[in-house]
Amino acid sequence: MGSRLEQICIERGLKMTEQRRTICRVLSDSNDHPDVEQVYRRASAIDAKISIATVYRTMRLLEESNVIRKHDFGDGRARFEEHSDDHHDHLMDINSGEVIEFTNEAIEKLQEEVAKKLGYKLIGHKLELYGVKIK
Amino acid sequence: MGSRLEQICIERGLKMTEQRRTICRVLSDSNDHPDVEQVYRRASAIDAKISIATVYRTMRLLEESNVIRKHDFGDGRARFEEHSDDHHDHLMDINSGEVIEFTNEAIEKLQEEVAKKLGYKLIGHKLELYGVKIK
DNA sequence: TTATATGCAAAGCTTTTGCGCTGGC
DNA sequence: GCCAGCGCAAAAGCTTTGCATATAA
Repeated sequence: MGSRLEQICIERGLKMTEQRRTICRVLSDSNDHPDVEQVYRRASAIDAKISIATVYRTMRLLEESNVIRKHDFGDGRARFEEHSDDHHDHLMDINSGEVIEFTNEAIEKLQEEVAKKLGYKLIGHKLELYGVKIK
Repeated sequence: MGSRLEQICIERGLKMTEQRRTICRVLSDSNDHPDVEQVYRRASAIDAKISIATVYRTMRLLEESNVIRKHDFGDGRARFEEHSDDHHDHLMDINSGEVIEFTNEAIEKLQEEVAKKLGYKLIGHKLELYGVKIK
């Protein structure tokens, strides 16, 4: 049967192909934040015939459909994760590179206030914290 | 006489060439967050012979020397500003690409609280807002 | 003088796209 | 059957780099 993400795609009314099903399965099975190359490699292990152009096109489709979320961690390529209902930001351990997800409603509210005060409607934001573990 | 940024470069012990002086002057005169292409065009107006490769190389040098700061606002190219002591974050107009600087103490405080709650000491952060102008 | 910087053009990397063919629905 | 999706390869956009020449210290 289909993966969790495949179900979401169907709910969103997306046309499902074998390649899209493969990519959804790969993403459902991933617990990290893979880039396109990694998704492509993992998908190739299931379907050796898949094209990287299809991976790019599908990642874009899934992102536009809010099935996945795209991140730019500054290393030159996009990285992705499943789109969860709760919005979360990231805290990076600058020693280990580990990424921790967190949510904070108060910060979100303040961001909107800041934007409004400057005459803008907030469309999106990027918040990354960098820290070291307290022993 | 030299530009403000040129003085800083000299203090940092950087070898100064005519091209680097030109780029420093351009950056000193810029109040926005230009990308390499813009710096190149502005520099070309002063020295038509300058190469974009030199601009790229110089921007990297200046960034590594903490003379300027590099930003990635997610539009695929790097943008730069003078490295100032006061910390500020950015709001980007997703229609015009214009970047507005702001500071917000309350958000900074909350970020520290979040990090602490997760067992981390906050070392740095990156906050970017994306919005559209309210008419 | 001599190492370093520059200019030019080529190449690298990620991502997108044109086009003819395949395959969902 | 038809239109959307796919694979392939070419190209686009930003950035880096190899090499011969020019220049700062």
